[in-house]
Amino acid sequence: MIQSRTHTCGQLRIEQAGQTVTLAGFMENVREVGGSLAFVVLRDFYGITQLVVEDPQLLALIKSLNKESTLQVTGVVRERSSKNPKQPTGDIEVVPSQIQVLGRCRHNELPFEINHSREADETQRLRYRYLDLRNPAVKENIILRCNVVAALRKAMTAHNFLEITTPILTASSPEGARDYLVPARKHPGKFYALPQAPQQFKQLLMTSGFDRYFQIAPCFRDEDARGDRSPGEFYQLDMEMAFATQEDVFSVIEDVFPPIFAKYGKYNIASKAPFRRIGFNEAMETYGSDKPDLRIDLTVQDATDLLGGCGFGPFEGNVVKAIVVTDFTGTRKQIDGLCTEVEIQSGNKGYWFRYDEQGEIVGGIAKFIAPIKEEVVKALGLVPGCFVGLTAGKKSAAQKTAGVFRNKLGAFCPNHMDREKYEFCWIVDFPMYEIGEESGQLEFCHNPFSMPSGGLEMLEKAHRGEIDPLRITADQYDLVVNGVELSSGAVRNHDPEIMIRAFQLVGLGEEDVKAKFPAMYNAFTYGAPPHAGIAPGVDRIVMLLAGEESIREIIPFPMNKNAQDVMMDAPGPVSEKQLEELHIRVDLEEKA
RNA sequence: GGCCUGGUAGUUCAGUUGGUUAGAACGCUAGCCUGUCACGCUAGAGGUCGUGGGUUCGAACCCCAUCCAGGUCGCCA
Repeated sequence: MIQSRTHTCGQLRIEQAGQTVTLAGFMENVREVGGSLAFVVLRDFYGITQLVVEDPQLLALIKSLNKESTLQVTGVVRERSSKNPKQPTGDIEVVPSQIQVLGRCRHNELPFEINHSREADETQRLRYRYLDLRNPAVKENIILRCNVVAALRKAMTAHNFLEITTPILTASSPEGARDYLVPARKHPGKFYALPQAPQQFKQLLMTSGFDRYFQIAPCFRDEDARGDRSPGEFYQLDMEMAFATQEDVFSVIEDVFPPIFAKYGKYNIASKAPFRRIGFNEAMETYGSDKPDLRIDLTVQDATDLLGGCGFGPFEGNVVKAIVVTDFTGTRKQIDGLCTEVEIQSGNKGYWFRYDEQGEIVGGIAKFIAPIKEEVVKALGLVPGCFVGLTAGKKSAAQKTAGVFRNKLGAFCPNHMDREKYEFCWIVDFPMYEIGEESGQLEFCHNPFSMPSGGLEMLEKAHRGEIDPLRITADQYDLVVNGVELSSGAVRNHDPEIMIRAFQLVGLGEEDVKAKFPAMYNAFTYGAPPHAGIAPGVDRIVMLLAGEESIREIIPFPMNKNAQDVMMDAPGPVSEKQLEELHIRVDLEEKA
């Protein structure tokens, strides 16, 4: 049987030469040199150690094994005659006197090579995730995740937040994303739902008198995946503070995050407190996005008055946005490539011209710009060597397309983007209401839990028609890092009366509030503290810190894009008996 | 659900205008090699070219359908 290890595979140094040690690990590689000598690479969680097998019997044993078998080895540490400075244990090797096979690998061909698993087909990686994770480079991201979560817990605890767990089986919420439902055996025809977020529970904790709550909270939403969004489940650093303002939340986050980003991040520079605050409207106007990447120094200018009448068809009667890029060196082909990417991603065309080194308007839609050159140069502040990216459309389309263009230009021009840092900002003053695209009616813009800025007074003014409800903002904020939205948060609406008035503006009433959020509404009628919170996504934080493009790289056992676990084979069918107990009959419609 | 890209050996990929026996690297098997460390050298095994249909004397290649994967948009209060 297995004995205790005396050392790990990453531990031995020249100082241990002469000692007898016991190691255990995976047989990563065997290099046979001559008929009577083999070098074996033994790998465990901590590192690799070279074994030298000279004993004919042990050599025969090694040769009979497949790679990735697990071994326990006892032997003497010896100084290498040819050292390997690239390895921490490269000065020594272990000469085994005893080798015990702990777990034989029955496969002489693996689904992929362990050390190159990142290049393998993703389905294969996920199906054999336990092999994929043997790759130190893959494992490293999971270790990072553990360290970051531990650091977040430590920092939150140091700020006097209590970690409180909330139910996983709860009630379906009428707002938000699609729920995951769980049939209730004891209540035929009824369902639990997995929480989309512990939103209502944390607000109820505030109402219960807890002052500072946090949780590394599992959240479940049945929505399609994205590169930066895993399907089904994800984790948030969920937090809430009683008797707190927006400023109180900001100062906690500004204290907790930068040191963790600087310590664990791929880049070790992070914004210092206070983070920049950008109003929602300003963000859309200046960056064409509500999640601007502030590492890019380019901004969007309005050119509607300047170019709307220049004669270029697509600008006619539309809002026009311009992005001026100084010292631009891209080729015609590269510009076309950028415009194509803009169109693919935004669904709208990007246009351009250049103000070249000789001070001439050239390229793209130059024909329409040249006649009003002086005016354009002055208004946009052009200097020779400029590129000007242009977008047009209804206001929001022109803004968003410009935002995409800005990101592409930033990525293309190293002189306009300093990648190697974490740039935080707060987006504030979100509108409370919007006109729904489908309904054409006034709707909540984000969520009805937020406190309207100005409270009851502003709502009453809107009800009396003194102000446009579209101009009411909410005490709501987004935390953005490097163009990634890490989180939304808000000062919550803790006052039943304000809640009802807020709902009435969108044509709902007291009954709707009570029906949708019965527990919270009732709780608030017993005297609730004003409270505020936020819930940054842990997966996205780790992604940013690891510098990974895919969320799956930082999740131990991720599902694929179609919300399947191909390793465990979930979702899968269940037995008739299980369905019967749950009072469920499966009725699949024939595919048309 | 829409759009884009891809699917060829265990793995990663190449495959010209439609034309002989579909190639390479890594891995695997065997042999050689006494200091390797991405060990090296020699030989070998390994393929329903995602699936189904069509065009053609002839299809990995062209057409249609379909499945799968990744990206992207919708969606994600």
